[in-house]
Amino acid sequence: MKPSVRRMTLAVDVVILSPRFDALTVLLIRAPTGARERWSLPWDAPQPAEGLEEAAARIATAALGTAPAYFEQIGTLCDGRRHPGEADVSIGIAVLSPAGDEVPLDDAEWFPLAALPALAPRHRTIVDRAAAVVRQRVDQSPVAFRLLPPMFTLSDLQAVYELLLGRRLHKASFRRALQASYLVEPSDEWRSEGRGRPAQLFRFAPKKRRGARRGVRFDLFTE
Amino acid sequence: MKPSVRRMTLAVDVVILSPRFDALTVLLIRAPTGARERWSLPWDAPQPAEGLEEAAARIATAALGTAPAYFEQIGTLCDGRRHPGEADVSIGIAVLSPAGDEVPLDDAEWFPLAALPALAPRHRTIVDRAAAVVRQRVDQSPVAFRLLPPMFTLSDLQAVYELLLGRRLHKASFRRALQASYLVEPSDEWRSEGRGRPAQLFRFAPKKRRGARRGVRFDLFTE
DNA sequence: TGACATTGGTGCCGAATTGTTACTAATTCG
DNA sequence: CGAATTAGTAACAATTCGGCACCAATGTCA
Repeated sequence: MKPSVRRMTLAVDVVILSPRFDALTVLLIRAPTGARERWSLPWDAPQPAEGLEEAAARIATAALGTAPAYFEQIGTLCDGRRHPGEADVSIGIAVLSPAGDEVPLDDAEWFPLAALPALAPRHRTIVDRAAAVVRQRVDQSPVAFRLLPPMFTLSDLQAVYELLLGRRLHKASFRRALQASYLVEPSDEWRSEGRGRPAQLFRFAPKKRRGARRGVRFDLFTE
Repeated sequence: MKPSVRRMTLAVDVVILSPRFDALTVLLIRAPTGARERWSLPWDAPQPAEGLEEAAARIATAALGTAPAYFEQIGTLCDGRRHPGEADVSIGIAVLSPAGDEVPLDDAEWFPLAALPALAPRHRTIVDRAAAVVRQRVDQSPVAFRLLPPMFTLSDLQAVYELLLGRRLHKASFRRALQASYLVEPSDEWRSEGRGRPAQLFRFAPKKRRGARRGVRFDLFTE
């Protein structure tokens, strides 16, 4: 039996994540009146001859006002769950947006992951998977740096890690590990945040790969 | 501007991986005469009301002869590369098949990753991504155990890890880490492999999660 | 002006983990 | 029997880790 392709309706659903209000938040857009839920993820169908990342960039830019810098596929869904546009298949893409004070567009709003409004079931699944995927990649990929502006303090960086990991970290251990990794380089600028000693600003600047071959880790399994 | 779905042709492309001949191998099927390449990944369009994992299971079973036990999505492609069925969008799914001596079906053959025949460009990309994803997940997920039969020796397990990681491991360190993880339980069976001391057989039996909270790791970044 | 609260940053020590070497154990082959 | 081969472990040195204590630089406020 020869395989053959089949026409199905397709949507790209984008989960824009950003650390705001001391929480990991996702950008939702107000749904058109008449929709079953008042909010939804930004989404659209890919245009002809448009790659998935291009589509995600276009959709994210429309919701965010600025072009995002980092994408990650978080899985494709084709289950029975309802999609706002009744798409057969949803391609979920996470976009990491640096913390900042840009206000989102009129129809968009940041919601902490722990306080989401009602969403179409498939969108709810996609948000959950996005958070899980990003959290899982924390120590395999510099996702935390994509959630920060180009210049940041080490306390900022540690705060993002604590958000993603959901637990407190020890300052000295965190910095020692970071130091050993050669991932950041200090700038000669300092930021005074009101009270307390000013903090030095760093930038993400991964140096040459250090052949850090560690042993096998059985203790990081998540399933 | 209200988003809307769009009809596109869709294919599920399955990368069946198994350790054979001391290498990581992938199962390819003979392409119908007239195709531009002689081999291709097993693929088909998802049937109506069929989930992606169901489709992958159906496709893998048709090529493998037996139902596989473990799936992992490895990404969705929608670039310009050519697909054997000219699908607009390809959903890549990896299937891990335990080492064993089943012979594949008539039209299928195992190829080491390092010695693949010519494939349609998109299939080539999918195979590469599957290998990369599986290798990346090695120490976050028990993928190695899915490449082994239910009962295995610790040397078998170490050999799979060495295949996936592409480097030799130290026996004592490997076993110590495994011991500490409570992932395997010994059976009372032993296997004699010809020469040398017989090895005890173990089975994958993850115990209760031990709250092993390790520090942040900056040294596992792969990008 | 000077104590104090607050935040940034580092030194150090004991405990745990890791890489490695070397050893013992059980089997086949000759 | 002894050599070869594979399985499994003990033990040690070096490194890493978590935690604590401490110092540094700034704003606040009496």
